[in-house]
Amino acid sequence: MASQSRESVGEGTAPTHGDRLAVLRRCPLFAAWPEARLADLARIARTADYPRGAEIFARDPEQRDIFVIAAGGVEVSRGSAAGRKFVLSLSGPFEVLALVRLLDNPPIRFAYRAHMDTTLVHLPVAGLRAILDADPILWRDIALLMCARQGDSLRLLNDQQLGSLDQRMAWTLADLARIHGIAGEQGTDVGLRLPQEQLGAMLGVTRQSVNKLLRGFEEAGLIAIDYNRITIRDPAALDRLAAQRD
Amino acid sequence: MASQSRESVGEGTAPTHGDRLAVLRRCPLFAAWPEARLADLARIARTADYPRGAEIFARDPEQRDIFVIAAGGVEVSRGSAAGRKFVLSLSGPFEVLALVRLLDNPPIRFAYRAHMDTTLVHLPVAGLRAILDADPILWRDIALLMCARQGDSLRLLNDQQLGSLDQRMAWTLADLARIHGIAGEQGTDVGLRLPQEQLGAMLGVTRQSVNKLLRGFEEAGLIAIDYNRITIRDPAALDRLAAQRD
DNA sequence: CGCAGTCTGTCATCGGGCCGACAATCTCGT
DNA sequence: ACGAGATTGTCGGCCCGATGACAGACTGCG
Repeated sequence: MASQSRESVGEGTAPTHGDRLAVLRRCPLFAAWPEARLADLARIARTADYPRGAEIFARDPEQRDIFVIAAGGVEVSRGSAAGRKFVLSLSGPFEVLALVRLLDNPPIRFAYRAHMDTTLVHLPVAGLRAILDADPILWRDIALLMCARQGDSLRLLNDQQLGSLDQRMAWTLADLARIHGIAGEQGTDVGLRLPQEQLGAMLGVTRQSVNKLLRGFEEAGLIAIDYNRITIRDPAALDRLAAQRD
Repeated sequence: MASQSRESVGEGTAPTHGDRLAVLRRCPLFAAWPEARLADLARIARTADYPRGAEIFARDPEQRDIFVIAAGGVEVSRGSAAGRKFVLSLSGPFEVLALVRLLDNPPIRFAYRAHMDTTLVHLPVAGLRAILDADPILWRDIALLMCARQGDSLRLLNDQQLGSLDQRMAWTLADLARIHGIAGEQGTDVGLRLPQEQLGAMLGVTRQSVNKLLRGFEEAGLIAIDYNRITIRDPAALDRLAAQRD
């Protein structure tokens, strides 16, 4: 039930229509939607809980689902036969995931996995499309969001090609802190206890390289490391490093 | 005027409304749009010719343009201060480019350059948005196209991370042949005379690596190389190699 | 509280791809 | 047709990051 999370739904009881509505209302994507449409969405929505590590599937295997994170976090990744893994992103509350499934046959299929105990609101694609078609101006918000996502992907692609490892690391840390971070006394805690292995899977390098890199950052005073926990000590310097993407 | 291209517009005379309409009609994106909307589009559209190598800017610097390739080809790339370049794609006729500019502030700005003599149909963003808002179901096509593009980007990202260099090369060649290729006696000509340097910029490796790789492919009988010109001799084997992604 | 399993820290070795260099070849404009 | 500029073919040295290995530290479950 993800009850240790800052944002929890249902508080131990079965989630209600109102709970789902409350979650949807907080999504940037639906911010400008009229109440009636949000109610329609909540009507087709279904909530589901996932324990940490569980893989996320459509609730009904016959149809595709789009889903919204109500609480917790989701890892979007793709495995390889060679046992390697590429982590595309670690998403947090109120993000809408798997929008590419609006297409009948998406060109590539990523795996979604609960990165901690997580509650999701599932929206069946068929129902969502019906709502959109009934009030088609809403498609605009989808289109613009997809433009923004595309921009993000292109930036990532660009960084992978042109950026140095340091820069990508700096950028990734700043990004994680922005999504999951918790500001504290000594700086911003990145907020996730992620294994260096996982950081490596985001950057496309091995655990060992991540280790050396992080220690370098620590020595330079950019971050503090406490076993699994990374705290950003000098956000300005980190941003400066990341911004040298040329 | 791109008159040597297979698809040319205006045939040496100033392009007319009808010419622009003919181009738009052939874009997959606009395939299902009603005639009246296409006419609206053609009305706000402006045609421009670019000689090979020219950089593409908005016709009116005050506003952003989306554009459609009427004839020729466009390189989408991003340079780095270090003098390196990342080529995202080489697009061909009837592709719609720069859709990200529908956003007010796109997160990253790519450069567009005529890869050969090229004719473009420019669509000012403001006008396009007005047309879309007037008949909002059209936003759906934009949204779905952006989903598809996003899927393409994600696949590229995935390949960069998990694929070997051979695989990426095979995939890139097959892709280029699909867009620009010309079937011939001995196989499919990739259709572009692209320097190995440029191939390198798409794969994220140096010219020298591309060279060695291509010779390897040639020795294996996958392709034939005639200076600048690559012909695919064994498309099945190439696809097989590319499909071993992961 | 203790143990199993996970995660970190670190090293030596290895290899793929980068860098710099240079000659040979091809293309295109004049 | 010819010459300048672009492109290819190729080599040796070098460096970053991958690999495999192992000890130590931490966590969480029973």
